Amino acid sequence: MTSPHFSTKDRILDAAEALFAQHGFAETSLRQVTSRADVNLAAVNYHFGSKGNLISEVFRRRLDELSAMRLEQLAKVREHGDDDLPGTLRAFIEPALQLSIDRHGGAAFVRVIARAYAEKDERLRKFLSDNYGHVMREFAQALHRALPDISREQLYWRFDFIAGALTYAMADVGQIKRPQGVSDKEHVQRACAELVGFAAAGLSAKPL
Amino acid sequence: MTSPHFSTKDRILDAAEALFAQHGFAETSLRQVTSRADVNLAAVNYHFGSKGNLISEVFRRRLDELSAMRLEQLAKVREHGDDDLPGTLRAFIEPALQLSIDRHGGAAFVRVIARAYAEKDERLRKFLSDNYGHVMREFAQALHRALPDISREQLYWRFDFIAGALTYAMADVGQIKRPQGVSDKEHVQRACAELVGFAAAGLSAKPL
DNA sequence: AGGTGTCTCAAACAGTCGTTTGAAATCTTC
DNA sequence: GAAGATTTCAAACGACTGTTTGAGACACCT
Repeated sequence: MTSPHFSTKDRILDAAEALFAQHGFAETSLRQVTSRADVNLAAVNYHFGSKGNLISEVFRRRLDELSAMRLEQLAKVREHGDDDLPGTLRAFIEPALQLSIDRHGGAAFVRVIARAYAEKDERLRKFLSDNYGHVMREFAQALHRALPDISREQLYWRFDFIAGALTYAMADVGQIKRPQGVSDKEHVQRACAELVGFAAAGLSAKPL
Repeated sequence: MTSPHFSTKDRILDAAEALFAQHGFAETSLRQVTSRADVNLAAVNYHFGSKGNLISEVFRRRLDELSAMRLEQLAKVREHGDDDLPGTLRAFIEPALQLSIDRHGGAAFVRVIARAYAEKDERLRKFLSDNYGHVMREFAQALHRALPDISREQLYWRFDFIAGALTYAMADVGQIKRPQGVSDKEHVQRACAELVGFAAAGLSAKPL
């Protein structure tokens, strides 16, 4: 099922990612994972210690790269000033959607993220908040600088709305809504452009 | 745990709703449900046939009411013409958020919905699509009438973004983000107003 | 009272789960 | 090539899962 010249650890991660995306965390058994990875059952506990650790590692492997891409793109935007709202939003949105067409099954991981946001599992939330909360804060600050007239409270609401919309879009990209005759790349670019436009307009709405 | 003067069936539904919201579907065992409902384990299969059916019934009990409220409010808005965009959006958003502070643990159900949207379980998706898809189509049409300049394709994207943002907002309302000293009612009204304003601005964005 | 459905109950069923074990196999290093 | 560490393997562990069973309790009707 998975290329055999990768290490056991990587094969497990790949298989787990794909299955978590398709069926969820609790619904995916280690036996499914090891069978798909063509690996012995005990290998999971040998290499990762527990199923929970395996889940965390599936996240870490991709999120480190995603966070780096987001922050890098944000830094590039901010070289040209603080007020490029669409650019700031694109730095947040584009890498996430890009991931869904990247090499090595990023598409699966995108759906894993969408799932994780919804599962209010406390341990998982804590893991994400501890490890990647600073990225969110970075973007919240950048948005605040680009939109100084919006109150902090209102900005949090709207940033939350955008995160929700992005989660939905990520879950759809790479899975459901793509029409026939549209390439992955085009579809992601379309989704990105739509969401950036939508989010920029929503963020710029006059306060009530 | 649950008022004993309700029927066994209702006590099971209440307990299941609360536990599904807190832990998810797969992570909640029937033994947890029946223990919380103070009911014999076999009662679930006697009254509902299977765990899957129980899940469906948890949805049906609330979604029937939610759909009715949404359509009723939409009809009322459309009496005054086709172009009340904030009114149309409020008809979609307000009942969902209202549910979260209603009597009888609607708050729990709101989180159940948020979960269900993320879990891409095929049977659940089909159940929701079969039973409540017409409500979504109704609103898509109403939005199209209020915004005749937006292409149908673009409208679908943006409606999807709004659904995602609403799901996030629903998951937060009744759980996390409410500041101290703010009543349930005020918090829901605030969330509703924020999301309606955000969505209306996003929907009205000029095409690229 | 007797009979008829409806409902509840403790117990068991067969199956799956994550995890552990200890021995084999494989790779490293001297 | 022997010694030692690392990795794989089949098998089993105890715990938990959804579901079924058959007997008992209860309410209602004639």
